[in-house]
Amino acid sequence: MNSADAVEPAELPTLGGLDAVPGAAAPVGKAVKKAPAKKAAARKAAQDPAAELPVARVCVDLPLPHLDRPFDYLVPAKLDADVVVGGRVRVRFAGQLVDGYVLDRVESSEHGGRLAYLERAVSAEPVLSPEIAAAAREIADRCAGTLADVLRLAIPPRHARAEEQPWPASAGAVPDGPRPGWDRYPHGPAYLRALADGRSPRAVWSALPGEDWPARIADVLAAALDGGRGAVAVVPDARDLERLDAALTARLGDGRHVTLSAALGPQERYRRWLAARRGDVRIVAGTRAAAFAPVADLGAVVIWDDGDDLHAEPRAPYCNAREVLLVRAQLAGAAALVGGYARTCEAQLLLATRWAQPLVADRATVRDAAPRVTPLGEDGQLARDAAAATARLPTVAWQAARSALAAGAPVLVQVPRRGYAPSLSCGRCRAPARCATCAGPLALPGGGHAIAGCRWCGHLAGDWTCPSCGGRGLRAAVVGARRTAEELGKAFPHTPIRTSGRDAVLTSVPAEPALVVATPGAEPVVAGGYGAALLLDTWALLTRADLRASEEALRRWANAAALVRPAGAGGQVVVMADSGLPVVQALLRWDPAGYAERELAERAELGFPPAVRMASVTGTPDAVADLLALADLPSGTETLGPVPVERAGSEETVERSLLRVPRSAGRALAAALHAALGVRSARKAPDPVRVEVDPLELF
DNA sequence: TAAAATGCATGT
DNA sequence: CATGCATTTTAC
Repeated sequence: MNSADAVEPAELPTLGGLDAVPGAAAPVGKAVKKAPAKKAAARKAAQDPAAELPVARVCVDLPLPHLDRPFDYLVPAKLDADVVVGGRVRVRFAGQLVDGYVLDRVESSEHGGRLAYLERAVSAEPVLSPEIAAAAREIADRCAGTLADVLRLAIPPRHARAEEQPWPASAGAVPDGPRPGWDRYPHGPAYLRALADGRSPRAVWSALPGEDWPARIADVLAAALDGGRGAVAVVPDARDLERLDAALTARLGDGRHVTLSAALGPQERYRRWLAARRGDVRIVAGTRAAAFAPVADLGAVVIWDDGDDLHAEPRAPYCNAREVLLVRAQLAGAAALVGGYARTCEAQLLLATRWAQPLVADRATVRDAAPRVTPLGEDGQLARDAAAATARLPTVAWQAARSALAAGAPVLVQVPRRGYAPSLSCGRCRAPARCATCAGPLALPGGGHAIAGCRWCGHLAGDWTCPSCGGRGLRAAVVGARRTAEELGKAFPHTPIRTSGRDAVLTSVPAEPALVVATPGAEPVVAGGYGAALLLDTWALLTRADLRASEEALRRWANAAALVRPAGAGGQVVVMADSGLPVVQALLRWDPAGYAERELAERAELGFPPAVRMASVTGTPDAVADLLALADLPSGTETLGPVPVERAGSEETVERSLLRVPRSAGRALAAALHAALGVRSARKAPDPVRVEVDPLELF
């Protein structure tokens, strides 16, 4: 009704007439004000709107939560052809020129006031496809974030040159071949067949130890192509991507896929991204940000090693590549494959809800593929050999390494990275100490000998008693990994030592005797597999004050152990952890699926994610309190904390609250937090609050 | 960085 | 208490 004044077709000729006589500042709608109509106003009014669909609904690229909605603009007739749905535009917003995306073009606006004209069409390239727009909106809603924030992750910066370059014509037919690798999984061939037939099977894949996972993923992507559809695969890091790229080239030939990673320059990155958007290539493999790759006619999404924290986006709204891919699969009706040597609780939940089916091998096949795993508690017998004893190596570990080296194979030594927060465990039985009130992890509040408290709810644990053994003493976990690695050389004097870690990551090592010391995630591959692997200083992993400590330990161990030869070929893994721990048992039996099942059940019982939905609210004490007071939280929301957050190098006090709701209320929780953030941003509240839904770190 | 809304001093 | 000008707020 009142919107009509802006776009009333009857008005168009009048406006058109004005255009011809710029000097004539005639009455235009409400502009019938005072005597001197300004020149600027005349210039504005002198435009006329496009004849068809004159209103553009625009997502303005601003990070303010209270502006997270479309704004309507008139499309000037001159820009009609360039203002396409999904295109980039520039608009005047509160006086400033800002970037935006055209979400839609419509006949009229619901907006009460007058509409401004679009300032400029940046390009006619529809970079925001409807599929990505819908997925991005969904992700924003789940994460209590804004659409603009998500689009900043989803759409790379424009590079005009790249837009002009045509993509070379692709090769001929998709090479079709047998995919025997999947025969080892009873439902593997059926999964591929379904995909090739244009159906959309969803599976959680437990990769066999030693599996050539890049080749298996290439099989899946090829099957999507067979079915005439595109697909996206996401891996944790550049090294994994290199391997997947090679596997895809081997299976599909050149030019049928692209890789996307942060390592590419802006131009090349945008060029490849556009190739996908335009349908010039249908298969995209990449790291985290590629989860948003605008593959046309999406047939399948794949994520490898979804527990890797590299899949978590560190920028607002802190979404995870797995979530992004699964949302896309859901909305686009595409197939999904969540794979890894280990299994996350989130993947287990997909199975529990029947959203996905397990893709696993028989026990016998698993046994044949797995190395022999030997557990060793801390009190394992130290080697008698003086050199080995210096390195604090137990006999079994030392012997396993020796025999592998003697057989001409390299030995993998996994040592955790420095810097895990030491936490508290029972002094007698070493079980992680948990809060009696909320079951959060206990820790010492920095430095002194103060009383232990809960990192989640802040309850003090002065009279703590271990629920499993009745012990009353607490001990801090000892972290000292590097040193062991350095001392290894002394235990094996004539063996070359290679290291692969944060700074210098090796992709592969030659199949010859060597000690390969690597941090988790940086283990080089070796043709034929390692002869042995030693998993050292496991306490540093297991006693981390993190809900996921055990799950993460198993994931890292499995990723290392998967690189070792099968037991039948002499492969041995020695894990320096107590065989009584369920997580060690899971490695011993190579049963990450069983472990995930058990872990998820436990979390359901304790009320932890992913069995429930949690959100963290972090900021200055006042800001956190303000946000929580403003938020209309769903009934039954449990608030834990706030507790102080220790941040190195920062003097100001920062607090964090955790909110817990049943999964069914997850949406409402996110919506409430988003709305509260909006109120604060509209008010220009000075202290920022960070809201994270399902934060990775829960202490 | 443009208009609209609000604040404020000034003169009646 | 209307007026004009400066400042703040809104956001199409």
